[in-house]
Amino acid sequence: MAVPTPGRRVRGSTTGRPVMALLDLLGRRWTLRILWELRKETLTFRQLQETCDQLSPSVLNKRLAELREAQFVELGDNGYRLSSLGADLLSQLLPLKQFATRWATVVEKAKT
Amino acid sequence: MAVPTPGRRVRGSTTGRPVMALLDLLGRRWTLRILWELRKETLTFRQLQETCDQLSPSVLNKRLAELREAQFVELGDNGYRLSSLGADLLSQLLPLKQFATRWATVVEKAKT
DNA sequence: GACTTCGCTACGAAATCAGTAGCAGCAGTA
DNA sequence: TACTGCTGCTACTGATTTCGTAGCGAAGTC
Repeated sequence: MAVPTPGRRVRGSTTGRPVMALLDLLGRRWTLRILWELRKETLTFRQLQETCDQLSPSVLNKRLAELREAQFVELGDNGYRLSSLGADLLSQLLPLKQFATRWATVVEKAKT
Repeated sequence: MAVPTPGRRVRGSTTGRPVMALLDLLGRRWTLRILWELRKETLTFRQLQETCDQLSPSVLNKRLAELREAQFVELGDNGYRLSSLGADLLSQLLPLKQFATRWATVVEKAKT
């Protein structure tokens, strides 16, 4: 499966609208998680594996290749880190943590 | 695979931290897209299929079941719609559209 | 040489997704 | 009654993706 890129035909959209490409890319397993784990610090390949619950290296490598092609992540001397573009994206996603805790209370409440 | 729920053990996290459950749920194929398509209007099952590029009914049904269990989506008389919680989540994701266009320009620029 | 750590690859098994066909329920219409 | 058309949804098969494990080549350290 090709890496979603704005302007290219994308899974789930024949228009290549950038937001569809983005949703496709972010909707692949582990992608959001990998970006999330890189939000604070540079991590090596193996450190990323650990923080992502021993994710298979094959999948991790695939996701990292996609994220690098999308220019969200880059490989430096000390490991993988967010690019400035990736950091921008993450800053948009950070509020999800707050939302998630709110979600937790709502779901917990509904259980009883 | 169990539906990610805050507090429950989740794929990729043994802690059940809400944000990990959320990233797991949103990282499943078509989940983000489905939420996105529901951002403005109520859509029937078949309308959702169409807008999601003829997504298989089996997968769509699975995703909808997960989103309903997570209380992000509900089924009314006129079709599927976001719950208030789901609308909150979407409001956090809407800026992604703007980011995506910015992303498109950066990637386009890098190509040349 | 021996040891460690690095990013990464190969490969078979398991899980997920895709694609098509079709069912049961209900509303309207003759 | 019976037909038409819509609804949400299920069953089944084959393609794709992910998982899990083992291990490679390069680089650094002793």
